[in-house]
Amino acid sequence: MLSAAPAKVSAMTTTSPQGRTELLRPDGSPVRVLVVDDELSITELLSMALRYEGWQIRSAGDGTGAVQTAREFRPDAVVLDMMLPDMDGLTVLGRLRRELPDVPVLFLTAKDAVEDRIAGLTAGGDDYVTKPFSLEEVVARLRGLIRRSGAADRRSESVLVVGDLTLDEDSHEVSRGGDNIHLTATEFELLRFLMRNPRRVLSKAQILDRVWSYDFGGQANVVELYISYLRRKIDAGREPMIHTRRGAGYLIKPATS
Amino acid sequence: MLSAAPAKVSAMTTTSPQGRTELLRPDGSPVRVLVVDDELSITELLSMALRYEGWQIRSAGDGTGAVQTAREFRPDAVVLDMMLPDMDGLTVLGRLRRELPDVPVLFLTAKDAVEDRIAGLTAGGDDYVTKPFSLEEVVARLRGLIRRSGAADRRSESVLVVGDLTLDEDSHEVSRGGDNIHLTATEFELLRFLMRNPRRVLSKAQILDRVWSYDFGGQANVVELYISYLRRKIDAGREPMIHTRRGAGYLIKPATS
DNA sequence: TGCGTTTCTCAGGGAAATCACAGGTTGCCG
DNA sequence: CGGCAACCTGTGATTTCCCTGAGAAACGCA
Repeated sequence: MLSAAPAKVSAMTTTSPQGRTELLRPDGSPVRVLVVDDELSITELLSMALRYEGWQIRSAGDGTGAVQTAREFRPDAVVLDMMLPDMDGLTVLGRLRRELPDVPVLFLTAKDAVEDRIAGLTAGGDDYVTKPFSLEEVVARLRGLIRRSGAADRRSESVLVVGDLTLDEDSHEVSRGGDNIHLTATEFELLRFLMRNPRRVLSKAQILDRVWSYDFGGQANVVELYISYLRRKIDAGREPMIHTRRGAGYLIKPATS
Repeated sequence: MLSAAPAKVSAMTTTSPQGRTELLRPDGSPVRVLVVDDELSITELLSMALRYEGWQIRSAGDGTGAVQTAREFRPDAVVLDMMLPDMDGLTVLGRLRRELPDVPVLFLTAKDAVEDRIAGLTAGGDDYVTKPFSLEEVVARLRGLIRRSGAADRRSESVLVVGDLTLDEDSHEVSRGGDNIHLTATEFELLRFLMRNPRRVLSKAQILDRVWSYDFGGQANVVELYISYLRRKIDAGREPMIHTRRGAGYLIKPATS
């Protein structure tokens, strides 16, 4: 769907050999993202996940470094922890904005600080996620920001399609063969992950790492449980699209094949 | 979109991928707005929000800078704080008018300011909002000013329509299926925000940031409360148009789908 | 100033979502 | 074909999120 870009416009999405759809900048170069957090484990985690998206990543551990890196790296988006050691989050934001007036920012905040100093942060089209976050959530939000900022293709749609199954990332609507399907937040994220990797086996560990928060300490069989939920809603009485590869994981693919 | 413009009027709106309608100038370039305020946090907030509308923004912190910037930037509209450090608001206005005789001005005033003087000023087609303002209010007023000044767009754009629900931004009239509905000021702004982003999930944070004043420090559940009020007036006994996406936010869409 | 309207806080109720647990089922291997 | 591991799914406890009534405070208008 997305890969069937019209010829007259320079292609701004491309489909990787594995079937993944990636965002690209107008000139065809990879999207650039700057990650700013003082916890090394977080920047590492994010860098890895975002690189996996095919993006080019730099990271910084404090406000000073963030501004410096932004100046020469000129990212298309920034992931910014609001709690930095050397300066207040809003100060960093201000200095970043002086360097890159139009760059969209995804804020990371502690859950209990949500009310605290979040006010106004989404007003300019920016967005935020609370710690602990899931990687799928961060990636999805970033994709949304980049898409809307115009740094990448305007036509890269917010709708994922696999066979007769569609998932709209803006309206959070899912339908199969025209029938609307209501999903819970977790079901939605799981399905989005599957649909962003069609025909590709995803292990339970991978799924846990991407769809659940990084601090999730529960049983690994939640994945089985949620796959079960999804099947009930999506495959119920139809040709199944979600398949188990015993000992390997799960995959989704169009029913007809 | 642009190429399909009617012959007599050049196209002046375009629809973004998200379904949002943007104002454009007759030649297709973005609308230009100059923001003048001495508080940095205010100019930053406004710049961010107005840029998100797709407009081109410059800002100034005092009257001298305002006049200078206006001279070379030649904005289509000006947002002007009446309390500037270096000169009286009226003086700034006069000098701006010498540069740009026809540019519409949106005044920012403190709530307790002498309203009769402002009222006199707005007789010429200008407008004003009192601090603390909500971003939806500023954006709406600016859109109105720009529309009426003829710098962009045809007149018909002041009515938002979603399904059988209509909202007139000029007369503040709302009706569903022919029935007139009375809304309070806050309800109206909330509904306008929803209707300007149909079929799109808006988080409570986004709604708070846009619809409530920037200094609102209250509980986030006012949003829930006002959604509740809106439902009572708009969805009462009808097919619901306002939907909750648990854990994500709210969205409005035509009843039939 | 007084009264109706609007905005907002607070708190209880209730529904939905998440997840652990455990027993049942399936597929694979020897 | 038996046994084991991997997987599926029903049940229900717990938590989270949302809705809304009641009333206090602020506002606006006469």
